[in-house]
Amino acid sequence: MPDIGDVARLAGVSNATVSRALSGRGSVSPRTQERVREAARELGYAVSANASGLASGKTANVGVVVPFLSHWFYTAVIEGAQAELTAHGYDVTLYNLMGSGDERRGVFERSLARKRVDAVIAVSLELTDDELGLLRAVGKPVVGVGGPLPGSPSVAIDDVAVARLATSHLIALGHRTIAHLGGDPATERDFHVPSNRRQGYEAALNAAGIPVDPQLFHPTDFTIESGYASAKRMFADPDHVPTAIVAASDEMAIGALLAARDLGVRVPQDLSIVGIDGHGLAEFFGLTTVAQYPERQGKAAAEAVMRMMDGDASEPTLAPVEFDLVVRSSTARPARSER
Amino acid sequence: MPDIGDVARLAGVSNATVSRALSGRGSVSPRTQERVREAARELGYAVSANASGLASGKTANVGVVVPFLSHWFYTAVIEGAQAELTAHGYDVTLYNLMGSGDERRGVFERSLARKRVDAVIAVSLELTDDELGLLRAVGKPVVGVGGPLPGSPSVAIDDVAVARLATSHLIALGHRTIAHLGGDPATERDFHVPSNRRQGYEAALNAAGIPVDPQLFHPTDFTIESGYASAKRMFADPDHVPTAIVAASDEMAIGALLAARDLGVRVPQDLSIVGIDGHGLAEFFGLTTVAQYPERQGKAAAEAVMRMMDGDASEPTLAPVEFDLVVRSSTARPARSER
DNA sequence: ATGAAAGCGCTAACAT
DNA sequence: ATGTTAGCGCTTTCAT
Repeated sequence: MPDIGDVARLAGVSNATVSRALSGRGSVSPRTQERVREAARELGYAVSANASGLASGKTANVGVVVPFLSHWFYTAVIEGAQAELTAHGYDVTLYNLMGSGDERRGVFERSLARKRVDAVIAVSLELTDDELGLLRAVGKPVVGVGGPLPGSPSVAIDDVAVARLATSHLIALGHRTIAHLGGDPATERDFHVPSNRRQGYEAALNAAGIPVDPQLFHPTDFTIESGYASAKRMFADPDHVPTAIVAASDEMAIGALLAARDLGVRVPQDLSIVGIDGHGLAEFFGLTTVAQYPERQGKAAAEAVMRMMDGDASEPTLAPVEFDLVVRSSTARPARSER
Repeated sequence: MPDIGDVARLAGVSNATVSRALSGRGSVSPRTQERVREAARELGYAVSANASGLASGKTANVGVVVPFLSHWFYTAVIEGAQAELTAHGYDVTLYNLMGSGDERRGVFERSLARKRVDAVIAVSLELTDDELGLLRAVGKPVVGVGGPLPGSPSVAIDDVAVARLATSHLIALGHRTIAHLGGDPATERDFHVPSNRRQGYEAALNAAGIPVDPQLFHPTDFTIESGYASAKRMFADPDHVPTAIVAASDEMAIGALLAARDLGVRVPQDLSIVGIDGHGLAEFFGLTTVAQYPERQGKAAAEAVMRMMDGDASEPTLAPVEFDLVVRSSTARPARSER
């Protein structure tokens, strides 16, 4: 592996000039610039990240922390952030909190403190005060995605508004008996997303003067399986059969869709279903949903940390994240008019 | 941020001793060891990755390269690899090849050459000779996952055997008209997985003396949508309706399952379906499948690179990767006996 | 078992 | 525009 001295010698200049020519910082005559580039190419030279980082205090690397990886939302956020970061010369190192508490603490204590990264993007993390402290102690820009991050700017949709929109769509269609599949408050983590969505659902109902019926709420995990089970259970109780469902996620909604199908309940004739997310599978299932765009959120977070690293000390005010109601074939007016 | 000197001063020893005490290399008396640890804790000291890396030539970081992120298999592999790596003190930096060719080349030229990583794990990559050259030029341990990687050891299932197993299961049940949903050879990348699986399908047929009917092969993308479309098309041709389908992936199989449902074709009474993968959704859909275990593969790859980094210069012979036939409710004997 | 000291390969003043 | 030089914060011989 050639070092900067080899390049300097071949180009007939000093180390400093090579450094300047290759980094673009400082002034170098076009001619020398070209000669240095050429020499570097010829030698297959690449700067040592460690040496450069040690000398400059910058690593050109940002840490992305996720609670776990195997979920559509997280991978999409990472993909969006990484594309943006890579395009600007940053590498991405991934920290996965999944697993034991020990490892979890280690991520904050060891890895993030090691000056491995210039900034961190924290995705959908519900952190303890302890962890927040460690995160802040790193002294680097931090931005959240997917929910608020105390003390740091963050990119996230307004979950209340999103759920309100989904519910209003149903109300506008004429539905009045609307069930909600939402996260079980008991097992809730991750930014209170579930309870915010539930709030939005109730707000829409209230605004329309429709009483909130607790019997119409069904605690459900954010999975197809759980949505399926909830929907089946719902139809087992003939006194509380809704004409429509708003699910807190598309996966739940798809589960409900499948349950309806198995039960012979026609969607949307007998039952309307709306999800939240804009999951890749929603289109296939003809699911009406409120789409959020996780890749864009990742991209926005990446832009924010880069701005902050560029010395824009002021915590950037992040533009609100858009979401759209995407109407497909799982919602329609109720068959039996509900006055 | 305290540095090693601060710790040394507080503990009343030299920098060298701090380094030894904290890294575990070299000998330090238990007493000093404890004092140093204590001092480090008190100061919130963490070694600088850059300084340590520069001095030692090791980064405690491994690169994981994937073609893209948003797919079950890749995220599972990463999760498995990362858990293992993290447990041994390594960080993981993620390189995503998705996107333009320029960025793709940049990953190899810039990032991997920068001595950012001590080793690389390449997941399901079909690399050009050029890229393979660059990868090897890094001079670090490299192991593949999900398919062969010319010149490097790799962790992968035997796709031919897997498909043979899936197909044999159907044959053993009494099926003789077995369709195959497989990757379109035209658009194939990624290790020839599709054609290997097709080969396995044909091998099983041959072994049973069943002629291979090209009409029974349906080029299909590795998605639910595409599996759905293929299955629908299949039933549009009454002359070539199979009693069973072996799909090259679980997602295809689930699509076919859904298509059958929509068509009123009962599974498994009228049609048996077997997938390949062990996808998370397979259980929900009652899909019989041949499960591979991507997390385990990721873990195995991580173990292999760690062994190689520990100076085990000999390229490790990797243990073959297991797979299992998981029989659920999508396969049964054919209704009309097919002699 | 511990300390002294020489780098690791680069960047960033500071000169010129 | 370019060269000189002093570190960046560690690890690692080499002594002791």
